Amino acid sequence: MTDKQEIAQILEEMGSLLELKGENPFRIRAYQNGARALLNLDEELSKVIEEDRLTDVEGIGDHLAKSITTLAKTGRLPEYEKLKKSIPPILLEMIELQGLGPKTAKALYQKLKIKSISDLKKAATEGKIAKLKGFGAKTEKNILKAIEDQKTHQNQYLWFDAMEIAAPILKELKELKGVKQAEICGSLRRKMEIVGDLDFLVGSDEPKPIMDWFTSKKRGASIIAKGATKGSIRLHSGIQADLRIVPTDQFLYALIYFTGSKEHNIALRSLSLKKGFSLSEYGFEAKDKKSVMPKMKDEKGFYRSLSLSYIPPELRENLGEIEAAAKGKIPKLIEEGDIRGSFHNHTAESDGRNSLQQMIHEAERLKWEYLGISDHSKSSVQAGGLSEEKLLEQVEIIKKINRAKQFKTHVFTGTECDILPNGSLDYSDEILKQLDFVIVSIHSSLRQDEKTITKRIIKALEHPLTTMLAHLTSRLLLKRAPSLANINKIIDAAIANKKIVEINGSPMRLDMDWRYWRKAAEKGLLCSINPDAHSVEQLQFVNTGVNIARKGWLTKADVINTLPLKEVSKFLN
DNA sequence: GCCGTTTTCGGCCCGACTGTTTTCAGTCG
Repeated sequence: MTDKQEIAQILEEMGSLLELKGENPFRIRAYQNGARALLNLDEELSKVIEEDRLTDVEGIGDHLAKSITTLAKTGRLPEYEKLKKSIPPILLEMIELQGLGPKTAKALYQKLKIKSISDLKKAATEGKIAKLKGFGAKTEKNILKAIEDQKTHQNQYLWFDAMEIAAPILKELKELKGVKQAEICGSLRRKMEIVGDLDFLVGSDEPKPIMDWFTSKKRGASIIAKGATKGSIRLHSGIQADLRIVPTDQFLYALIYFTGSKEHNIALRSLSLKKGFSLSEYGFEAKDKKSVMPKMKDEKGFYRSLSLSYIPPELRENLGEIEAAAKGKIPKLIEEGDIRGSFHNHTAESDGRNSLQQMIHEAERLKWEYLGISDHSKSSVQAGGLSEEKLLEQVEIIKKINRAKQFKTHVFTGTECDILPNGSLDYSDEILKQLDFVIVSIHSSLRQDEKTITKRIIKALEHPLTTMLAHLTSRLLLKRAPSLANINKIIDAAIANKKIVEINGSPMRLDMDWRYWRKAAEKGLLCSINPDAHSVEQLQFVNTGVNIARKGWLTKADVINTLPLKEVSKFLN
């Protein structure tokens, strides 16, 4: 078992099992931290194990290193199996329910002999739970609600979808009377590709009407919690939204605190403790009377007070940003305005919705200097892949449009050429030669084993006419798992062959994953941020791609489509 | 179970809300 995710999941589960046993909470957290450390590992696990470097990873000590190694080598872990046997499986299921923790789950199991979620539902429906000591009618009702909620909501949402829901709420919040400051926080602000809920923070000295507005009937499908300064609702779309209201003079600290990540905050707190201050969501508190914290007015000032350069929200994952900021080495991240065009866009000739002209027109409106057209190749029958004749016809049309200077935006001719199962390309060299650029990608035989699919992609990267690789793993977030392709080997092959790797900006792809980019770019990998647009509206997906590039520490210099037209043309020749 | 400029033992974040209590335990973020 070399899949990090599988092993991390087992460690995570061990944490939950220990929690049900009533273990030391810090031991539980050690397992959770270990699982997270494993997920964030940007190297191949088997390599780290082979070189005996697991304990170098922060959060993994001797014990966890041994457990991970055993799991990787044998696929089993006796300690885990023993632990699992000692806990009835229903307890694990129960703590997945909102509002139900280990103590409650155990009590229900012991007193009512609950063996399944349907037992639990039955007991609640029959009013048996309310009769237990320490329980009441409300708890019973909440349990039934939690069972329903779990069925209907997966509690995971694409960043783009969540933002579309959050943005108008933020706008309304800002317009409310008494709201001095308002901001989106949490993983949404950190631009994580998947978020679990929406976090809003408001600075105000009269919270009551704001909380009333937030929790009003028309807004939420249901109210999860409502206090004076903290409230949670479930929106009609199923996503949970939290609001926290703080006094205006505490807004800055709360903004830092609720933006997170949790791990980033813990690192900040321990750093400030070293400087003699205890940090919380309400501010700094001097341990001795002598220390005086400098006044600060914004996040830049906040980080400066800890002798750190400013850390943009996207980087706040405790993956090296604190160390970098201490040395003044936070890079100037790429911005939306740096983008001057894009490749990988489709027209109605294959599976796009809009015509070539409509696409160029929109690119012109966006003030792009260039637009690459890359319809599917002939093997992608399901996507209306172009025959050789059709493709060459399109090339002629584009050339004519360019010559006539019909648009201010220059159009590059290209293709999204299938990498066939054996690694060869879907068009002959003779055809590919006539294009300005060639994107290669996989759309079939996605479930090949690691060796085969990695070799297949590398072969395509070695093809002299290949320009860039699109959606490296073919993953569809929340829908389809990534292929088994070995990402690090592909990064190395792309660098060796001077090929570009795409960040696919489609909100459900965002592939290659941001966790690999920092190191890959350091090694010299060049990126293209592409919208993979299938309609004029989707050209804006390039911005979702920029978000991910920022999370991957990329600068303007790492991204090919920040170059002006002249230089890009030179690069493609 | 992890970690170490308070360093191999003893810390490890803590405040808000809910529901059931009548002063607080459990859950969550």
